[in-house]
Amino acid sequence: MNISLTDREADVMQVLWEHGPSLVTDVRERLSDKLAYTTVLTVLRTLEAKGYVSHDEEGRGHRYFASVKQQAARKNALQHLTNKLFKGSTELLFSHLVSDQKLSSEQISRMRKLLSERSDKEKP
Amino acid sequence: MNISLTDREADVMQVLWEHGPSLVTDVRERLSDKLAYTTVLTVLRTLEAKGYVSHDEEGRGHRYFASVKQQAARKNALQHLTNKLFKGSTELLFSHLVSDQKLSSEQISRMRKLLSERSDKEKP
DNA sequence: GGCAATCTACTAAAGACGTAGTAGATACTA
DNA sequence: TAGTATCTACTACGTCTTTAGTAGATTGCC
Repeated sequence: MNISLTDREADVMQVLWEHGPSLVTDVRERLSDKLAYTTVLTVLRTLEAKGYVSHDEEGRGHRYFASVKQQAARKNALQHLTNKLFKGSTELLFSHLVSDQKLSSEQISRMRKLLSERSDKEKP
Repeated sequence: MNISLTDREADVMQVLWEHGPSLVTDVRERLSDKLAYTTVLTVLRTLEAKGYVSHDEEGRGHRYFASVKQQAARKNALQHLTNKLFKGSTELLFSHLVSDQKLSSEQISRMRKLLSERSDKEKP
């Protein structure tokens, strides 16, 4: 499934991923931008139409929950970005990350550790 | 400057970054999707309105060129993605890259090399 | 039971996106 | 010089995004 989120949709999905099934009010409160109740509802309904969230009935209201995994959304978004701006090369993106982003030496060593774990797995 | 490109705009910028100042026809030919001449022109004019490209007159036509650096656009886009889907954490994005993307062991070793060069620079 | 609060459903409207056509100017060609 | 090709400028239009209001149903309180 191809997951493509607009900015606002991503905000809302973030809340659902982080806090699990939520009522409209819950989502609304957790968004950093203050939006009208109905606005949040509209976004949720759009997401549902796209198949990224579902809901259960709860009393009078609906409890919405993500029906796609955060990991999948991240993967899609990264893939998309890689294709659009990094010629499809994960490595190119990576090297940009390393050379252009301000990274502390702690971050770098943690990243090195991650990589060495990974390559241990590759050739056991 | 905050650079934000739509998908199609990114396609066009890619051409300009890769091939330098170009006529509309040039850009058009290098795009993988075949669009009408006027469509390409429209995109270029939009980009110019946004301040991402400029043009010189050349004969009857215009020669368009990028006026923002590819690096800057990449940085912006990565930043944006990091904020929207990775809680603002470059490290989180990185770990996703390492664990979820299919990477060959060659890629991994090249990435390790990049990182060690970088950490050599950090603590000389 | 009646009034206020709270929900969803539906509608709206402005702006961005993506694509492209028409008009009018300019240059090339036979 | 008349016709054709090639450019830009302007306009258009359907779709998506973002935000939110109104209507109508339901529930809870007094």
